[in-house]
Amino acid sequence: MKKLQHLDRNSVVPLYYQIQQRLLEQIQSRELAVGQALPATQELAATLGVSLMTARQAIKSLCDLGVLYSKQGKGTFISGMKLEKDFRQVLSFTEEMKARGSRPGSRVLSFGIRTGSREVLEALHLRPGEQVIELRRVRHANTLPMGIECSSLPLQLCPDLLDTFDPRTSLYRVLAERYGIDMIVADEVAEVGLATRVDARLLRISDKSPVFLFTRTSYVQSGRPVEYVRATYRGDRYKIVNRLTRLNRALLNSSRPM
Amino acid sequence: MKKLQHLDRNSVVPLYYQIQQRLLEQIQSRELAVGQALPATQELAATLGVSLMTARQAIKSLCDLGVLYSKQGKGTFISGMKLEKDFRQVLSFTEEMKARGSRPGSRVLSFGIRTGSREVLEALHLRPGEQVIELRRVRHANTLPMGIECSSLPLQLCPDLLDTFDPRTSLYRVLAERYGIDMIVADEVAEVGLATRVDARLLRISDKSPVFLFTRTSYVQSGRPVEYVRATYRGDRYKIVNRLTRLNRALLNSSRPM
DNA sequence: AAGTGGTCTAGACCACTCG
DNA sequence: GAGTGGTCTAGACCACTTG
Repeated sequence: MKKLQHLDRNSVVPLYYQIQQRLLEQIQSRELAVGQALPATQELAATLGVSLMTARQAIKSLCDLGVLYSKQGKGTFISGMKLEKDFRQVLSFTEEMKARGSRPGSRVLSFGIRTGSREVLEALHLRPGEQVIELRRVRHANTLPMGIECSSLPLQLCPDLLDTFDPRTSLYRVLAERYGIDMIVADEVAEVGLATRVDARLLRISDKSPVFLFTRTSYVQSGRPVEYVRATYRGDRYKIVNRLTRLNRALLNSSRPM
Repeated sequence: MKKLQHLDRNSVVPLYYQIQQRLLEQIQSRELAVGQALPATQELAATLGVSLMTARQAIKSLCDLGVLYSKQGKGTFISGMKLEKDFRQVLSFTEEMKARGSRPGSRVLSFGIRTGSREVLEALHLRPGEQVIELRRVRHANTLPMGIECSSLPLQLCPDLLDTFDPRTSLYRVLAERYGIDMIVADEVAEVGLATRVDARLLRISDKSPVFLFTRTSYVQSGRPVEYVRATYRGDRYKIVNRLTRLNRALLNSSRPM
């Protein structure tokens, strides 16, 4: 049995968030088992000394995460869904490799300003002739080449990036810290192909090896695109791990909440 | 200007959902433009004649969808994020092909009961020796072969599926309608490879063409795995379209809501 | 009928942003 | 200081499930 700590009502941390975290701890420590029913929302609220709505808010957020699920009239239950952190997200290469337990590295091929190609301009919603900052790198994991990436960013977005950014460090960190640019969503297209001679040499694989071909556009919260990436990744050392969900019901036709 | 319909307080449709749908329509019809600020929550609530919490609930749900975003002290704004329906979700092949505008079809290679391999049993959380229903199909889009899929389901979950299911129809629909099984989340691993001779013949591609190799495990709400799929898809006619998000902050370390 | 989650109210106070 | 979103309350009523 665990002694319940009281909630801190003077904290800047919202009550519902404290409750959410406490439940999460209890679930992750197996104190609450998979399939088990949570106390009724009213009981939980009474125990914690908070309002019903506040307790519901905490539960709702965990339902959205897939940790819990509620059935009207029955109760709220612990889901057996794994909540791993290694599903594909908007991550910098640096973050992704660390999450996979590898040591990231890069070799810069080129870094400069150029006029965007039609493909790049379209993806970034720029006008014809506008300039972009282009950064081409070979990405390494534990000193082995993993892929080739070519990032393009609107020049107007970060006009002095060329001076302030050391291209061997994390681009995403500089964008976030210096320019306040947080990419929170990205659209990615993955295709398969065969390595070209140039790519094969850079990746140290044999000619015509199967590779992943990525195009990725990243957006900030307002929906404005801020980065367009074309990448080629080794097929023998890279895989895509995805969590797919059934959503979007809100959008079309006559669906209603359950 | 559009005449605002009143909310229907006698409807079984929740008020917040009516509000959400109305906002969504106004956004999709460009009546509310990208970047524009929504009326203040209080104003919106007053206009609609609902409580503040109710209006907030509608706005919150649209923020979660990425349609809106709120900044404390500033306002709530229309995001330019596209809300397309063709991002990768938990979809049956049938649904996916229709969403892509193709006519789906299948050719059944085999359909029967067998003892699960170690790989299948592990994915489905079954005990050694347990039996599964296995369905192998060639998937077509507009009569052209797209991929080969091998689905395995726990026999205990749908013991009479072999009798009740016509393997040329939609597996997902039968599972949902007859057994109440709704797969709402799936974990998928995608790799690249070269087509084997057998697969190449079935897919009508040349030997050693690059292909996608998928393994996918689908789960119901409780977190119980109910389907394991191994699939090989043509690299020249298939691509993965993904929307990645930056989430999971709730899980680790000291993060807090913004 | 009792117990559950889902929706809703009419307020309150706080934190943040901007002029 | 005025306006905004974020949190919270103490109730109410409803819909659904189970015995």
